[in-house]
Amino acid sequence: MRTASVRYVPEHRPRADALRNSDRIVRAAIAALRESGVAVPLEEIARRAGVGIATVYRRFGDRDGVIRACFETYFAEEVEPLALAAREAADPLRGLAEALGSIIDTLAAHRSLLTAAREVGAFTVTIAERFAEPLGEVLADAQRRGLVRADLLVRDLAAIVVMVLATDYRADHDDADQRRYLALLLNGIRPSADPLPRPSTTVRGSGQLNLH
Amino acid sequence: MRTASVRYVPEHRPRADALRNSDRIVRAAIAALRESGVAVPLEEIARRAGVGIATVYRRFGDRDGVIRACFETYFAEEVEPLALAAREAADPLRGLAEALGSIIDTLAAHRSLLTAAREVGAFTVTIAERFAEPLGEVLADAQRRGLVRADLLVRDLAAIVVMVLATDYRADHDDADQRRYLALLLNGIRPSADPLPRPSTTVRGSGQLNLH
DNA sequence: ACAAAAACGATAGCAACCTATCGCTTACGT
DNA sequence: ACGTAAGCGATAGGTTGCTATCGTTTTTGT
Repeated sequence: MRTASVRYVPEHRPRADALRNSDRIVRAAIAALRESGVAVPLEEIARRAGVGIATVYRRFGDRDGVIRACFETYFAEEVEPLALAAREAADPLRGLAEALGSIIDTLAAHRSLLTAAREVGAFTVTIAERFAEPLGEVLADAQRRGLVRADLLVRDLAAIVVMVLATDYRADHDDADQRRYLALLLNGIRPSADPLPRPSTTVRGSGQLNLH
Repeated sequence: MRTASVRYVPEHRPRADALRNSDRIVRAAIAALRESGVAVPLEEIARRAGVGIATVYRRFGDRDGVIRACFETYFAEEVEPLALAAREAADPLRGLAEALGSIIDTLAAHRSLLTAAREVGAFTVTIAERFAEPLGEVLADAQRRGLVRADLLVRDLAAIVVMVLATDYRADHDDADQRRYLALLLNGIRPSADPLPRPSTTVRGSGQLNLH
């Protein structure tokens, strides 16, 4: 129930200070994850951001929400540009291979953030697919030239990143496995007689994150 | 300081009731994970096992230890036999493909346990490698016949299982992706001119679990 | 059968996560 | 410039995971 004189505002843009705080919290959380590990308390993140802990929960719901936002921000700022760079390469297959390699390298270098993202289910094929979109035209180019099997999708490139990094789950080795298994998968995307089984029919956007 | 008359027992075999309780706890935990999900409280596991919660901590150290023991038990009892069955197949490549497929299927069917194992870092290439050992002779046979690239290792077969299941991280789709990416990887293990980069030089046993 | 030692259940206490509330402050539209 | 409402910090209280302690029960070897 509301008075007639009050303008009804069904959806309203957040205030400037709310946006500023969200951004501060995400930056602080990324730094805190890096420096204090995945188990860093939210209180420390709030302190670093210069806000009260209640504000953290108010903006992001819970700890998982904070981590999701961190991962989304990092992905958009650091990973997507690497996908865009693939278009510069002369050979499209080389472009794809180098883009995938550099994306895997940067993700592996942000170990805590990646681990935290996995824990909250933010590092999925479906989510990675969104940021791999720029690889679409390079992939199409490679397919046109017969360098890559025709039934490969952008989603599969995202899956390659997820799969390779899955071998890196614990810190007990260097990144040799990543190079090895990326090579194995790149060997697998070459043209082949028998087609791949169909991918899952995931609804677009089902893995969506809300970033403030 | 101890009296001279007391026999010194530097390492001593656990008592029968301790062993019994460990086993009960693991069984109860596997059932509880299945029926109540990954977030099931340790109190519920203790209650199901008919022991006090202190005993759970005493036997396994912490929650992660319980989950590690569950996963190890499950792996030894359900997964390793599937690797052994690969030797029955007439065609070694078919045997490998079917073993990997069935291993992936059973792991995917135990979603909660797999998720929990991932959370505590118990589902790694190094650990899976231990149970994939029986695939070694089938792999060697396939290589002798030139069906599979010569530089493939048993460790790589374990990595294939880990990688394929990494695409299944959230429950928002059926197992179509698993079949697709297993096919992609099987396509990648065919003989090839350029060799794979060396694998990581993980020390044997570094991913060890202690099961009671 | 019996004594020592190992294991046990119960419980108390601590830390982190999360929800909810409350009075104060800041941004924003008029 | 000013009133309103959105946002804020602080804080209290509940839940869970985990550690530590203590008196009691069970196993085990002789």
